[in-house]
Amino acid sequence: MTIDANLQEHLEKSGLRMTAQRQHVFGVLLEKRDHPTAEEVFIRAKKGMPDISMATVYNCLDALVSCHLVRQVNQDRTATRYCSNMREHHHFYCEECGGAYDIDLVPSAPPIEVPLPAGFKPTQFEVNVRGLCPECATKSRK
Amino acid sequence: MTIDANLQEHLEKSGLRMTAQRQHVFGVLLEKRDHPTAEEVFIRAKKGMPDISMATVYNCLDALVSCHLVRQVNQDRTATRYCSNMREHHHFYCEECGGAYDIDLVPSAPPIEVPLPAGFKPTQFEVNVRGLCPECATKSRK
DNA sequence: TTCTTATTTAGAATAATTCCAAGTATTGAC
DNA sequence: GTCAATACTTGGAATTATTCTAAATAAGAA
Repeated sequence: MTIDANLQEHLEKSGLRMTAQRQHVFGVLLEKRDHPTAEEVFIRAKKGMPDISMATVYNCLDALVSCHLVRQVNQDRTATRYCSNMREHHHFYCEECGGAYDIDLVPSAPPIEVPLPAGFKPTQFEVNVRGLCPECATKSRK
Repeated sequence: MTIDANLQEHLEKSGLRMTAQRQHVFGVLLEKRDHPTAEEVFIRAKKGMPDISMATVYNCLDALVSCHLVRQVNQDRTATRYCSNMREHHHFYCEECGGAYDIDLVPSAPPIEVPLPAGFKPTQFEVNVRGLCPECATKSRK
């Protein structure tokens, strides 16, 4: 299935329309999967679509998030970033440089299990790890 | 050990001073452990300390976070909230009402393990679960 | 004490996000 | 296809959360 057909399908399931802007923003996210902020997405999106507005970027990001093609990634008191890697994975945040890294699941590792009190209906698990990324770990050792 | 002695010890370890404002803000957080925003902490703190300023609340929260007595809790594109429960626990976010709940660890459950690529030095793990809280789950079933 | 440095304060400034109202595009019914 | 209904986009203003600033105050060391 093409990316666009996949996008259309997901949008429709959530009662949303396929638009040129949403296609474009999704394309921008897929092209460089480095957790850009809305601002960064806006800058990149303007290259191929100079008239797109910030409000539309937010709208598109919201649409993509609500149809589960994109995840929001939050760091303490910084702008929300957007992650188009929907394979199940975790995030690593570097406390030194602020970078966010995808941590792929290792198939052999035991699955994450979180026993919840009665009544809670989970839909999504997310694991965040904080610490030093390889670069900053090397630097700080000196 | 008293709460204040504990606070002082933690502050000192991070090279921070013990002040009346920090004591008070910490007290506010301990009193009602419901993940207040900085704004809410400010409102509560003013009751016992009418002259405290918003800037000081942020400063105190930062101090408490950096000496590991308080955790920041992030929800997508909402104000950061503050959690004074430092027992190891997870968070549950209700997608419907936006509420945040502490999920205590169940001793019998297997520990969370996240294999990291070489070089990453983790200091902290955090597990977030999204879904419906008991109340909203009941409502939405109707 | 007295000195040094950290902290507090009010308010201004900035950054991120949302809102608004008008125009435009898309969809479904005919 | 045409038309109506509705969803989407746009620029800019408005709002919200957070940070910055410079002066006053408080804490800890000598």
